[in-house]
Amino acid sequence: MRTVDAVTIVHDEQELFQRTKHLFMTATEIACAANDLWVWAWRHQPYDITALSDVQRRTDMRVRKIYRADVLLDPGASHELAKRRDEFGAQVRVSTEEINETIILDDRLVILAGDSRAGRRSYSVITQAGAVQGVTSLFEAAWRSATDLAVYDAKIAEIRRLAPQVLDLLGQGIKDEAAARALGLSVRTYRRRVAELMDALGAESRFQAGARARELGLV
Amino acid sequence: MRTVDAVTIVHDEQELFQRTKHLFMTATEIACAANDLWVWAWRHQPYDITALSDVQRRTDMRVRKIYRADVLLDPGASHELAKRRDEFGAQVRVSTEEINETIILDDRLVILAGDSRAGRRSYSVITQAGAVQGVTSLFEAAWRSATDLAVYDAKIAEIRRLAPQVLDLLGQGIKDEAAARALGLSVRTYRRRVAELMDALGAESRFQAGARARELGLV
DNA sequence: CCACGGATGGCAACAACCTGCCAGCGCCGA
DNA sequence: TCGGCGCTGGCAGGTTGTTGCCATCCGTGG
Repeated sequence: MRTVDAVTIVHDEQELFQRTKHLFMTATEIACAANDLWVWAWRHQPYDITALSDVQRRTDMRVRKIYRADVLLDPGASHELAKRRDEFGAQVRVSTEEINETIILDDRLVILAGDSRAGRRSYSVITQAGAVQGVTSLFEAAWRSATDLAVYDAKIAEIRRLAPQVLDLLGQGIKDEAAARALGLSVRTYRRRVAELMDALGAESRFQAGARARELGLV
Repeated sequence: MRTVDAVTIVHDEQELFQRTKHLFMTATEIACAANDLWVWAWRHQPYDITALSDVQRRTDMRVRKIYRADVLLDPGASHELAKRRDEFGAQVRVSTEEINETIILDDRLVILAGDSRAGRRSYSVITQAGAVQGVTSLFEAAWRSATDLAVYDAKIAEIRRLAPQVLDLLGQGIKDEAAARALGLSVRTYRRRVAELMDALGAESRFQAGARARELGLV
């Protein structure tokens, strides 16, 4: 495949689909970073990377996905991810870092998703070897520092159990001491839970936590 | 109109529309409380109280609307509201209090909107005279303590001008001192702006402010 | 020109939050 | 049974945030 530009910008998801589906069909190695459950969804139309590659029938394909930690705060997401991972024989890890949404095919092609907060999303398709290698090494670094889904899930189970109540109390503006009493915890432990929740949300302040929780529909 | 129950619960907005449109057609006094721009929208389908009443051609109708203050943080909303107010000869006020979304027709019928956060919204339609009078007096109290649109708008203009930058800094987790420097303000003044913004958002904590701002699409 | 009002900024008291440290306790595995 | 590990809760130091007070400055209107 020859392209004049180092980077091709695609504004339409359908077009991205058309341009790259043949590559997905033949790819043997797919790496993805997603910031929510449905980005590069396993079967979510229109862009289902696994439908494209028909991964269920091929055993020579290696699929790796990194999710952002806050996805796991959704009670159903954890189970769903584990199910898909097993169904497709994929590897799934979780990161508390913010990762740009990315797909890497066979270390040959990279798709970088642009910011979706500004309305219609654009995608950058890169095939230039040096750039692909650069992005790939960034992905590998993120992969290495991420935590296996099962391990992270075990750690976050208690946070997830409490999250609805903690978020509800925070959402009501209840001060930590009163909130702790409401949950039958000491204020130290309540503040530990809040700190863990903020970490899972990737938030550095309570304002950010509020915005992120609202964005995720948790509050 | 005779009804057996004191309160009729309606789950479908279309049904509510069908049941009450004849009353809107003949009403001479409409009072509304709305928590966002589009609730009981002037022309927003399917439930446009002014389309129903054809207020544009009738001069015997008195329309009063109270909006929640955070609506005015939307740069376009203020102008839009002023335009509609003039177009329909209505009175519009703004309140920083949380007001249940309500319509009162001729002090005879009350529609109370239920919580929309739990999926499909339900509406309570009340015609029992005592209850109608009770809700009406609550509305009157809210109306009296609310601020005229023009007056409130003048006050909030500076807040609205700064709001995008302040919210952006808060959203990035920037501490107050650094944020103040970024905006060329003293930390006292920056904190005044944050307090005013939180008041306009109806937030009692920064977590609430974050959630509310995200909900309004301001961050 | 002058007085008044409103906004700013500095200071400060207080409240709320953040996180480290450590003792105690309970559970689990050797 | 005992030791180790992890969690909780209390304490505390520090940071961040909240809001009142007051001096100063600037703009406006009489």
